[in-house]
Amino acid sequence: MEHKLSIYNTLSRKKELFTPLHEPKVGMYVCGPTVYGDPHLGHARPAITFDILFRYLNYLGYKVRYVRNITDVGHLENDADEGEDKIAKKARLDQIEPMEVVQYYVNRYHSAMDALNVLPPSIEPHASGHIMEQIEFTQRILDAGYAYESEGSVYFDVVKYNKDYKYGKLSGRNIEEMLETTRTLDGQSEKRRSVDFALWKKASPEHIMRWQAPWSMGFPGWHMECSAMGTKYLGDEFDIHGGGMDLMFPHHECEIAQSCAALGKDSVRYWMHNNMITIGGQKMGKSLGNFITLEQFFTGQHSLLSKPFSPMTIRFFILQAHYRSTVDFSSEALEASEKGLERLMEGYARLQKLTPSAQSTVDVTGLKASCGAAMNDDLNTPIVISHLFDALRNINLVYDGKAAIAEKDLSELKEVFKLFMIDLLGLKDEVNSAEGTEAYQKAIDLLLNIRLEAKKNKDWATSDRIRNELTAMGFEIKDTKDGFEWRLS
RNA sequence: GGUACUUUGGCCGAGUGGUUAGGCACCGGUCUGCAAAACCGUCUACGGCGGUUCGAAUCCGCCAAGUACCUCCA
Repeated sequence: MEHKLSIYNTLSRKKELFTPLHEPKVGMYVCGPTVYGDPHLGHARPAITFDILFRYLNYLGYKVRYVRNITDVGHLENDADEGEDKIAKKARLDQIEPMEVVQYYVNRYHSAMDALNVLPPSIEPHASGHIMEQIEFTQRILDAGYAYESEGSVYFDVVKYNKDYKYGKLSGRNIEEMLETTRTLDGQSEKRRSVDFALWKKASPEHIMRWQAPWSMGFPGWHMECSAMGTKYLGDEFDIHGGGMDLMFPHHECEIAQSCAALGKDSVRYWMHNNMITIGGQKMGKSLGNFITLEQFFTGQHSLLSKPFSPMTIRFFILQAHYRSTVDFSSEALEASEKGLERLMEGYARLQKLTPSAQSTVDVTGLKASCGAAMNDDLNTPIVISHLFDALRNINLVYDGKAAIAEKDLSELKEVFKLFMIDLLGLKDEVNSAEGTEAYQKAIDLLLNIRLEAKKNKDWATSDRIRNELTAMGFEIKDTKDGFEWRLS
């Protein structure tokens, strides 16, 4: 595959040229949601980030298998080994089956992702559907000697592992320091050391989500699902593993440890992490209670939102920042994105209507290459967008008759917009001017033609009345040099 | 306390050792019957203090402020 895509590898802390293990195949695993609550803005970030990567790799010609899991078991609250299972708790509170909770929120997640134009992954495995694989993976770690059984639970022996491998290489953590800084255990714990983590947990009597394993009736630890499912579908070694930065430790660190312990090597070649979305400079998160759900964005039903924001506005907003930067949410910033996107989309529609001239007075050379270079530079979507805005100016100039464009340049512009804006950034036009029936559209045209006549007769009262009342109904009326344009905004 | 990161113009946000990022807002202009849209122009910044350099916002050091992770979080 001929390309120069570089991606930032968290493991090496630098950008690396991407080369897949088994060209032309690419295996990519991304941590999906724990389905016990409505998807919020934070969930949109990794979904969109890795959607861009998925689309781009496909465009480059790779055959990508994209696995994004659904965590529906084993994710505990509070201390990683003590709290109640998040799904089970929600089920208990709502007095429904855990799988009802799971299904409900999976559905909600899917419809939100669909609205955001996030392509579905190739495989979306549920942790609860891969208990056997997780038991087997745990057994392999036990067999390798890096785990121990205690009271029916199985724990990963971090200290022993650290002697043979290095624990903490992803997050840059030092295990000696961790052992010093963590408080001593109260003596009743089943764990030998506080840094050890659960691979399998024995279920307490009231714990409803449980399966039979050699060690006990219980459930898998949170980190186990990704190791088990990732390697099941992508092989013992695969190309890319992504997720939010907040998962780097302990989740991804533990995954690395599990894989190395069981397989003798790290499964993942490129670790990629998207940064957080902040609100007032603080991370937007479930635990802080300052998150805004995607549905609230779409409906505008939240005290921090001045108005509803469409899914594409959210997507564009996220893409206007680089995925490794934090992005600070505010209603004001979203409004700015909304306007910019609207202009870009309108330009795209105008582009389709331009007529070529014999020669160009605008310069569009290198546009495609610039956009491609930006994508290759660790998916620099803000730069791609800035190039699109530069091109937009040319489109508008031609549209206004202030510049001319040759056939060749016009088709390049069309190709670039289609490729980068629509196919790769995944932006789509949400304004549906073709809305309604033909008769309805003709009726609006009729009204505006009457206005046009009124204008010719300098009957400003009639002209303004039609325009103002249509505007009040939510139509957007634009005069052009020889007519008008309208749309329902 | 430990580790890491961040600090860019009114706001959001890229980026590079020397060249206008881009968007939004504002202001002025062109266009328009008036608007809207569009175009042109204006504003043109890089936390503070030192250092390296012909030249640093970009590299180094110190300081300040903030954030994240070290518990569950995308």
